[in-house]
Amino acid sequence: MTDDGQTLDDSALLHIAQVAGTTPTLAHVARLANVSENTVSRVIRNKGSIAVETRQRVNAAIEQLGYVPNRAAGSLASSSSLIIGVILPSLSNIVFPELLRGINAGLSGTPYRPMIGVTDYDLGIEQELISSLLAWQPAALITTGFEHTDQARRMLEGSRVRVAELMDIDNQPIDLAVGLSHCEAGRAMARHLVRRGYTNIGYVGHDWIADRRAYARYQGLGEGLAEAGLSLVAECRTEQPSSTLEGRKTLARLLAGDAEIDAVAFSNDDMAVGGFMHCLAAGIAVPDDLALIGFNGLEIGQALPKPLTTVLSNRFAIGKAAVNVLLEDSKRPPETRIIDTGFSIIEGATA
Amino acid sequence: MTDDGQTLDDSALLHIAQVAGTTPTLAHVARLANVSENTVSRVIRNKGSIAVETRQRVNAAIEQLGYVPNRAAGSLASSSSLIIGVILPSLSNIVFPELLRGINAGLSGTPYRPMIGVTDYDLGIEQELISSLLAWQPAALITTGFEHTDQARRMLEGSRVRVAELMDIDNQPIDLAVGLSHCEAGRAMARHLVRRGYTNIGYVGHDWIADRRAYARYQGLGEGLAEAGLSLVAECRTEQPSSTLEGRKTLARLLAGDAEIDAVAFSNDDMAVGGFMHCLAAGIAVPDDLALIGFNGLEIGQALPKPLTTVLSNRFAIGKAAVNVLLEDSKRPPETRIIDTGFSIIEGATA
DNA sequence: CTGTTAGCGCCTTCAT
DNA sequence: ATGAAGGCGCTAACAG
Repeated sequence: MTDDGQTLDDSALLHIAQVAGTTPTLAHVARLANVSENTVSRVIRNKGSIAVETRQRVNAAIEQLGYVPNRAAGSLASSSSLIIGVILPSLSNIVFPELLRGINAGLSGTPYRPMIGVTDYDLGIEQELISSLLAWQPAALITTGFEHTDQARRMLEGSRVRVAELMDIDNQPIDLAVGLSHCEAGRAMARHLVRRGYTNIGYVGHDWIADRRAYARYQGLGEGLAEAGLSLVAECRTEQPSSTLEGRKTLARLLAGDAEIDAVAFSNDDMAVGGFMHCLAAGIAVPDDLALIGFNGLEIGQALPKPLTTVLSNRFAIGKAAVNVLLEDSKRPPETRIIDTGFSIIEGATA
Repeated sequence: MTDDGQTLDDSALLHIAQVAGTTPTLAHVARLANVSENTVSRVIRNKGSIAVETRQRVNAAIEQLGYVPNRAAGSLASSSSLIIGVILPSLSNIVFPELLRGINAGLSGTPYRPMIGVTDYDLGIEQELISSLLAWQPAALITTGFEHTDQARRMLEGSRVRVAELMDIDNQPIDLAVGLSHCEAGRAMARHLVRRGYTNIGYVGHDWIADRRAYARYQGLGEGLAEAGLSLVAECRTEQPSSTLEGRKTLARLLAGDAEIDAVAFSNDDMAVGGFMHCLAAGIAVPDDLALIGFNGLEIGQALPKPLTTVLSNRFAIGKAAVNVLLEDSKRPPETRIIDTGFSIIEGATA
């Protein structure tokens, strides 16, 4: 392709690379900037000290070629990738997208990208996802809760990647836990109702088997009531995942019983909003005939004709805090760490 | 480490690998199974024909070692990864997690994993994300809408990865579009209201600049009304993203005007549910005093005391269909393809 | 501050 | 049906 038929020189190679649509590599940048590949690599990763002039030349070359580093090559060479594995139980429940939003916010502006997996609350699937994500040698793995299969736990402990277990802090984490005490949150719900003078308290819940945190809150609720010498006068649970529709139906079932009830604690806001809808449809005055309290502090609860009384669990903050801590140190520190993002009662108008 | 001090043999190496916690590689599997690495690779990828007996031996070795392929190495060698890049405008609006849920469902059972990015409706950020995701040489890139910066479009067209543009089908895609005609959906909303006998129709909307599809529906709505010789008698829009709270406030603003209104079309269900809340709080009878129609078919709309009349946009199906098509063929086909997942009116009780 | 030398673990191509 | 050789693009030592 050269005019004189001699061996291709560098600029010719470059030219060909561009014309052929071959993605430029470090080597191309290095040639253009007249430095070694290594130096280009250092500039890109901001490692070691580089002469200002050199850095400029390299950056100019990168710009000119539109060079984008090949992440697979980088990962292979360094045996660690810019991937953050994120394992969520579900995407149907809005709290997990919000957690993901926090994670994503913590990652924005960094070269790290989240790679996700969804377990559908199945620990066996979680285990497979852990294995499949570890195959990418991620910088960190984020999951929820402390329940894992034995093998999953071994994989997590054995790998050198950082591990964050989110949402809950009522147990000892492998590496890092970020969340709130659901047991305490349940107690706080009980105390709030007691403080407001309610004594005949019922419970409406969803699937505990999948959602251990909902169960922890239920237990805390019982303990909080016990502090005041009270206990639940009635309870009703669906086997389904939480949803507005299930909340509506399940409250109806609870009220169909013969217990005298003046307040209901719900397993979460989805269920509570559904409960509110039932009250609207059935002509039950809230909170005069029946008080309602939820958990999570979802936006929809605050948009009801009467804002829902609930407990704010800061999902976004949990995700973001986790990422911030994980990125602080790429190696797992000698001691585990627990970050309590807390909760707060939202004093709505329904309890 | 050997008893007799001789050179380490294969099984000793294997032993060391396991004890040292060194992750086993293809080479380890190959030695154990007494075949070449190549053969192991073929077995794993199910490529070429392999003697049954060999395959068994290899699989046994894989099992025994707990071998997990290094994805970075695979990606580098094949210059293509098992990553599906997914770029979403937002995670706050439930429709995008639902889209992601569909994508994830389509990916489950395959070795592909989604790597995500969120643009916040910013085309500049989308461009950066495209570049950053292409650096992983993904098998495909999924994004929403047809609006991209020129450079983003060039990157997408130039790369050989498959590209899906979701949600909308009112334009020509780069490779594949999956979604519905939002213009048609708007028309359908208008026709529904007209059929129901409403003639004084108002509109409540949110940020069109970010949400082009909402604008398309608005236009379709106008066209649908025009077919019946009608036009909007009033409209009110927030500059904010859609939300229940904004829907509530914006309907209040619309009704504060002096137009006679008997039905309101909302830009989506979030806004419509908020509108419903306003009606509840303000004592407006729905649909007798005021009819409401939304768009999306969210669960929350169906849990209202009166189920919301709305248009179902099947986000889950869109995501899943897109993945199915993308995985059918790893190379971009010569012609572009458009898949219409359609929509349907949900005949609720509010219009 | 910069360059040289070896791989990282796998897949592709070509043999056989 | 299987093996051998080479290289993907980058980073990690080590020099200097």
